[in-house]
Amino acid sequence: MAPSTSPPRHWLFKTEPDAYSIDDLARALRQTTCWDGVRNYQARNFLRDDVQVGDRVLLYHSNCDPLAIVGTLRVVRAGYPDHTAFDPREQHYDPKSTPEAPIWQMVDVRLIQKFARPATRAMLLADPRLKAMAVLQRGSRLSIQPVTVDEWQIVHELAGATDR
DNA sequence: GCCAACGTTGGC
DNA sequence: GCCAACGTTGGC
Repeated sequence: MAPSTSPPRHWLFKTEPDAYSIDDLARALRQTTCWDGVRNYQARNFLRDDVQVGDRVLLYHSNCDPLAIVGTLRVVRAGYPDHTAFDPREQHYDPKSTPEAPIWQMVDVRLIQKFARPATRAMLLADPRLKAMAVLQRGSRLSIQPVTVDEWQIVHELAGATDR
């Protein structure tokens, strides 16, 4: 496959902080982790085909209080097989996925910054410029979502954070 | 706790 | 291939 020449892109990754939070990442070795456990084909396709090293990610805390974008990550390794699917002891074990024929993908991410003031869902919903943002749409379930440059910048503005 | 939205499964 | 049943996600 020919190397892509497109510029780094922007994404939003969801996580339930009870399972894995931005503070967990801040404490991790080199503030880096593999983003495992994605078990949705559309999200898998983004990880496999589109997420590139250097891409930046808004980290969203779901299923918690407060709901918020809590910081940013950088992709440091592109898609590769999610080996947690092979292990019956893992929560996201999938017997259909094997080392010989892996189904699920993960990427590695490193913390860029934890927002001192998270951009809460209420703040995001209140900004008319974010009307089309995927994570704010009713019924949005996709855990890996593309984000536009405008959305990326507006989120930083709302968080009072420097775009790094 | 409720429930709408969405994805997956499996009978036919 | 259709679609009903079921399970999960995730905001409220």
